[in-house]
Amino acid sequence: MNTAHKHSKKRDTILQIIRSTDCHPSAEWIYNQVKPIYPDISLGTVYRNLALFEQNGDIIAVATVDGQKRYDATSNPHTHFICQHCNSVIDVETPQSFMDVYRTLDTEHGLKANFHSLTFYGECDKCKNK
Amino acid sequence: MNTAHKHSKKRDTILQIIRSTDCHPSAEWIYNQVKPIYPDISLGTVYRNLALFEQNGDIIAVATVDGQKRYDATSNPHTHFICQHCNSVIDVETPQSFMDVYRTLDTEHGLKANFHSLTFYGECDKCKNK
DNA sequence: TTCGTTGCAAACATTTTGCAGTTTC
DNA sequence: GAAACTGCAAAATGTTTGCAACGAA
Repeated sequence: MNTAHKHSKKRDTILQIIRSTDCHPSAEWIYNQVKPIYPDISLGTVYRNLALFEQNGDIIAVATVDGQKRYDATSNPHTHFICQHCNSVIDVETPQSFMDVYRTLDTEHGLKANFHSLTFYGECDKCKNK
Repeated sequence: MNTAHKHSKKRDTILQIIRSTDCHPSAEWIYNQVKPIYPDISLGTVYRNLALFEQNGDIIAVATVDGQKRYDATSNPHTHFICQHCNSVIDVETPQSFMDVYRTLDTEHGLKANFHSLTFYGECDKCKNK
């Protein structure tokens, strides 16, 4: 049922880079990581592949910080904390009680949730002490 | 300690519009609402005021849908459901257990959270049945 | 009268897209 | 060899900003 996608070295590299970091990268950050490996990589390719990965469910857009979309490989769903000062995105565990909420949404509101994004905003440990 | 802000009819109108809807508007949507009232409103003014409101804590950016920031007046914190088909943003109640999470973040991770954004993605009642 | 606010248009930044050439199957 | 993928550069989109005129205190 899927469109037939071929592999490509660059595509694989891009996905691998996203998977092997937990810094919740932006398109440009990814581009800069690929560049040393494939100096002829183009930003357009990064964007095209990001769109594809997102569509396939391989990654999700976790937030938009400073006008830039930030992505994350969808291994295990987790919660994010964004520091309002330094803009860093930090992983924290998702509260256990969360599966209950999915059920409630369905039974009480008729909403079929596929996934969620939980983000806290505030000051991280470093910025707090300034 | 605040910079002295004057009032202006347009500014007040913009905030009132945001407060009196629960559709989580984008800048452009707001602009279109103000236009019938003040035909000479400019998009720049809307953006400037949105930035101001956000800074003052009168509104928050709840999500970015289709590349457009979506805002919400900060009355009571609530949870959002975004339909992946029709892009509508729906309010749902925030689970009670949520205050615990704030405490956990502080004690276990040293993260001082100011507010959060909880968004579910999936299919709304209408789109589900297609 | 002072200084914040606004309209307008130009500037910006990020993302998308068309096309011709390249890679993968 | 066909179809998907890519680089490049141009275009589209959403947002920001400089400036002169305007409006509120």
